[in-house]
Amino acid sequence: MAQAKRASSKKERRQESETLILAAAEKVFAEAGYGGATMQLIADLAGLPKANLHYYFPTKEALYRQVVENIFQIWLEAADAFDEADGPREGLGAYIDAKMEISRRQPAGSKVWAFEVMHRAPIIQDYLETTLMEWTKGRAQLIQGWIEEGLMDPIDPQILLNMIWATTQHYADFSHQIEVLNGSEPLSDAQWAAAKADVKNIILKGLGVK
Amino acid sequence: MAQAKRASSKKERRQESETLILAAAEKVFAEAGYGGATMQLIADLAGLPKANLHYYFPTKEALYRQVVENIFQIWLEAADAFDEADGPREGLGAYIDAKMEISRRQPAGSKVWAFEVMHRAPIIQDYLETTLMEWTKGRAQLIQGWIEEGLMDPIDPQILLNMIWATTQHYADFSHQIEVLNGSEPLSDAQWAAAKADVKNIILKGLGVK
DNA sequence: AAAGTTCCTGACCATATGGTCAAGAAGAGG
DNA sequence: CCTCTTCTTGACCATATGGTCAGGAACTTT
Repeated sequence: MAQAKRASSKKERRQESETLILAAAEKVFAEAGYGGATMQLIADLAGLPKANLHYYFPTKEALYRQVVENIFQIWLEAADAFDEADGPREGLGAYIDAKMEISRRQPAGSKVWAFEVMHRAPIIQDYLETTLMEWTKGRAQLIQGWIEEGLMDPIDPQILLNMIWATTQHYADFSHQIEVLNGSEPLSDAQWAAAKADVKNIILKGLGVK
Repeated sequence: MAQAKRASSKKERRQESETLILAAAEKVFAEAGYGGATMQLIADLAGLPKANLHYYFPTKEALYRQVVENIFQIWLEAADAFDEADGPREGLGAYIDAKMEISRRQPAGSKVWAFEVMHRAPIIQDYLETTLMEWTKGRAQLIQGWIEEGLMDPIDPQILLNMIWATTQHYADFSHQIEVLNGSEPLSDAQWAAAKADVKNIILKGLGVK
């Protein structure tokens, strides 16, 4: 009894704190990179004393690793779009939509991912070599299948994936540049919709998707 | 007389030293970001004592600024491809080629640019707002002209430019990921050629370029 | 309510880093 | 040769940072 002092059990509070810290960390890592981020900055943003961060995450690197792993998960989930489709128009279209949506809603995560890969992936190298590699091979085969069915032009699937990743993630990673060139205004709903549609149309048409 | 002790006058040596330092700095900033880079690392890579860097560049920030400005210059020079063309196939095609070539030959520079923009451009914000903005407006008009001449589909020029930047720079910024997915091998000449051609073809076809 | 466990935090420490400086080396000019 | 300027560099400093720790608060269990 007497468990409802506030609204949360110990486990729930632990979860909350970890989530809070991870969110702050994601932001700070995205804005400053691993080297530029400081535990103090993350602590301030989370509204906790620095020592508390070290209670939940023993080292800066452990915290960073967790952030990157979380992002990678989201990254992979966008792939569902692929599997449930039976043709390139639907499959690639949905995947592009999903990735654009991630760029819009989780730009910080995308930036951390970009930082990490640019660093030559010191933390998640193993993920690249295993999970990402397998994922990519699977989708490449799928695309290859579509090509052989004559549903789209014969394009190296890897080059296509690079293009989709590049284009969609650009809207997160280079959001600052995009905003400046938009008159220092964030993209409006309409602009996001237009970007999404145009990107999708150009790529699908460029692939000769039937 | 007696000026040819080695092969270089004082001014020439100064130039050499600065170039040497800038090259080392570009690499280190690209690999570690601004925060992660240290003057010591740069000095070691350049083969000079740290104090000597501070003779040529008073602060880390000044050195970084110079690196970024140099990159920006190269960036702009690729735009020549645009001006000398009289249609989208030639103009956009040459621009894509030029940007792909930069990604291949100067990946470090591209990465530093990406870092800087992701940081919300603390150093070169003014460049974004002036030079880049004007450059972009000019090319957007050019593209708009092509559209009105019926040489390509009506696409928001800014979205097109974003797509070209994203796709071409991806090959520099995410070179590590690309290599890992290529079996941990750098792209061969043939693979680069294929990527260049495919990227160009997909985009031009996607734009409905006549 | 006592005992046990988990959580929180201010104060502290060792280290690394950007930057300084003074003293000298190396050329240039006369 | 002598002087003046430009370069070079080892040693040094102030600061910031990641990380530690001991003691206490808060919650849980018996």
